[in-house]
Amino acid sequence: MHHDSGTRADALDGLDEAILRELSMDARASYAEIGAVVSLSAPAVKRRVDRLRARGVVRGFTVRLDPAALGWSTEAFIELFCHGSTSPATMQTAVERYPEVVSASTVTGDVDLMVQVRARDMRHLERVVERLAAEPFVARTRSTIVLSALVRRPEVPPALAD
Amino acid sequence: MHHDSGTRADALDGLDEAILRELSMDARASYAEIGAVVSLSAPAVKRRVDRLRARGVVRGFTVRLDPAALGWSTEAFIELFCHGSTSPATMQTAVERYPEVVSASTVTGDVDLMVQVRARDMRHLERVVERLAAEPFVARTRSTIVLSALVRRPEVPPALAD
DNA sequence: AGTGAAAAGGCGCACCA
DNA sequence: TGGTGCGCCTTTTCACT
Repeated sequence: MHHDSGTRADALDGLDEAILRELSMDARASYAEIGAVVSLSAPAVKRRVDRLRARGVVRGFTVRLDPAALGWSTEAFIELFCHGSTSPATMQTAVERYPEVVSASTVTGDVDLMVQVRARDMRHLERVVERLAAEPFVARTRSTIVLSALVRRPEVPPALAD
Repeated sequence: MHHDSGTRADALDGLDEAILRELSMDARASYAEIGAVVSLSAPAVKRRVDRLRARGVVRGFTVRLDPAALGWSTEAFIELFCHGSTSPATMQTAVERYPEVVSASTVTGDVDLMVQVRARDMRHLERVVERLAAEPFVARTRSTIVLSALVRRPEVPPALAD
């Protein structure tokens, strides 16, 4: 068995990529509209999307919101230095309870956990930092405040742009 | 003019928040389905969504993809130390040409630009770092590789969770 | 601002190439 | 795998509240 076609994710073809590109721009586009762009009939598009969902490539569909318009104007990176024996699972359960946390990743280097948060204002951010610093496994924190967001394409697929 | 209802973004009410919560979970949900949850008729839901789009709160709808399933398994934070006189505009135009860049922000502290990138593998990541380091305005870079993504809710609205 | 009904159009399935 | 046809549901508009 040289190739693992079927269960595993073989590279998607140009049609799949084109469909994902359309969905990334407007996830509420009708299958007919997408089909018109990628030269496919609506049912054919739907079947490919269903297949992509089943394969796990497509995890779902979301709305793109403007955080500032919702009153969340403050953003920061909080680096967490943790006690040596802290497991990723411990970090995860602790950190995912914060609605302010946008992303959290264990990283290489002297920092153990890189946490990205969004808060309503500086006062709110300060409280979040204090709460994170008070977590039992946290030894020290280092905060870096975002001045301006130059680029932001979070859920956008990099594979569709090069 | 005491209140600025209409053009400006007054705080959204509970109904708007409930609708956005539904859309954040499934942006392809029908207006009827959303209406069933928030106790509203389909046309009423549509009008509120249209209003939220017009207000700029809703910027659009996207697909949530699994980067790993697309073959983008390597992630990193690249901190850029720039020459003193570099404007944010210069940084932005340079950095947004990279399809690998997920986000880029000017930040406080000794680092000038915090860049988050996604690459296919380490070799690819290395090339991106080298290209960024070769940008004329970049003095030095510091890379931090993501070991595991503990939390990831990029376009998800924090306002709907607390 | 929300409801309800009617027209237009998209969806989803079965079937064919 | 992709295309077609048809029943059904959704979207969309309009008059009414």
